[in-house]
Amino acid sequence: MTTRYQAPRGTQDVLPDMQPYWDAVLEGIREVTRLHGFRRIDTPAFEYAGVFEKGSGDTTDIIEKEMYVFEDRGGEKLALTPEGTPAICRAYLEHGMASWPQPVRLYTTHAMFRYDRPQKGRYRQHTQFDCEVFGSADPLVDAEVIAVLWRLYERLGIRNVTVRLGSLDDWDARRAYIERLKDYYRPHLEKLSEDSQRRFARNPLRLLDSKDERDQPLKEGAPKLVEQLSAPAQAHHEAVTGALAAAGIAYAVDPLLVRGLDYYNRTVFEVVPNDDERAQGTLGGGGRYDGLIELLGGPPTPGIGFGTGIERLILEMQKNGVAFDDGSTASVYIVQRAEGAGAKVFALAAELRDLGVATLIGETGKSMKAQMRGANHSGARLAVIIGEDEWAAGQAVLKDLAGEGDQETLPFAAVAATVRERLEQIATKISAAG
RNA sequence: GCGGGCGUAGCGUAGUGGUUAACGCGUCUGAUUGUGGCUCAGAAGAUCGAGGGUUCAAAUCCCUCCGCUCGCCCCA
Repeated sequence: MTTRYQAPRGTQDVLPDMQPYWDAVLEGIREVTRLHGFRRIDTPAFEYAGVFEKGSGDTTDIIEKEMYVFEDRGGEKLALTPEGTPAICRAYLEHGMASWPQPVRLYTTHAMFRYDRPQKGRYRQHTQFDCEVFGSADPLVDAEVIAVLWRLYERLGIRNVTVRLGSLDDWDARRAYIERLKDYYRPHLEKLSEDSQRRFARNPLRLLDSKDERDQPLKEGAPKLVEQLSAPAQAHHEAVTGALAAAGIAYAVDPLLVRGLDYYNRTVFEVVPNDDERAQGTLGGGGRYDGLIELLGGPPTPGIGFGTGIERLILEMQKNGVAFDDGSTASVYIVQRAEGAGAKVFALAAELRDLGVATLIGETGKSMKAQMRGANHSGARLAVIIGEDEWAAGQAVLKDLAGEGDQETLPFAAVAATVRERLEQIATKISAAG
């Protein structure tokens, strides 16, 4: 096969068969955010690159090697959104949300772009459901944000997931901890994997989630931040875990949990399937970022949020056996096989649609058999058949495509009303049986 | 950026030097009925990922490139 045109690397088409999953996810998001009082915000597909360079930390991989940056024709340096939080923070500042009633709860679903090497569950364009809460440092808000995620997964039929919870303490305490961590590792540098030697220099926290066997022995004895939190961070952490436990959310405190972005403090979390140890099995993650708004030039403003990848959610739904019926696109299919009937048939279809009935018309000139096949494929429940005989007599045949295929003949003028009546009867029968 | 696997009709596969590249599903057309599904019959659909090389002869062997995929780094 010569594929002359194909979607760019790391992107994908969402074909009709997959749309029910997207519908279910988006509907779930709408419902769950409603229950938690979040309001929707949409930000542009691209931003000035500085928003992310400043917001995400310009030494993170996302910025250094994964961001799609480009100059527009006016010489502005722009970037396709690699991450939602900084963009929403920008909007918070731009629209003066600090003077809205606090806290401000926002959510969005947004296409994210990262120049990564694609693999299963990792794409150059993916979609994230993002939630952010600004203006509250209350640990109950941390728990609430996690609860939003949890409720969504539950609703979508995703079982067997665990919230991994950690705390990065506050900024100064974390810096001190990183020094302790480096002191611990420094005498053993040669024993570490090459990757971890690089981590030591660049991002010491990452030492803790190395998968390399050579790094495991040292990991166990390493100082754990979550076990030596400062008093305020410790109290905060306990309030979060207490709330989660009370709400029946399955969390596990993970002293080795590391989140990639610079701006987090205190609570960090991610949600992973219990049976999946792959690194990109992570369904969602987030944390508190009390310093971020200030970093972007605003007033000191606490914040917390998460992102969860919708493509990964859908993969996980499929793994959990969530399936959908083939969506039928029509309720009625008009089979028309009569010279000169086209305009009248078209008007009938319009009448049916005015009544809210999804209607398709068989292709003019095709055989009755071919049109009936079309009716079958369309998923329509009823067929309206107008052959030469019916047309000449001013009639139409109404056929039930389920079961035996019962038929009734009726005057053409009565078709629309009868169709609606029959569909209503069928609907009540189904709901009575269901 | 690094390493492994794989590229044959829309999809899933068979074919590993030798006639017009095969099968299943799907699509289209027809038969049984001016009427779908089941069954049956037929048709369309493949420059065998691309380019080059070896050979009398290449889907099959060699080289290069491209793409997909899995893993690492990292992330949703």
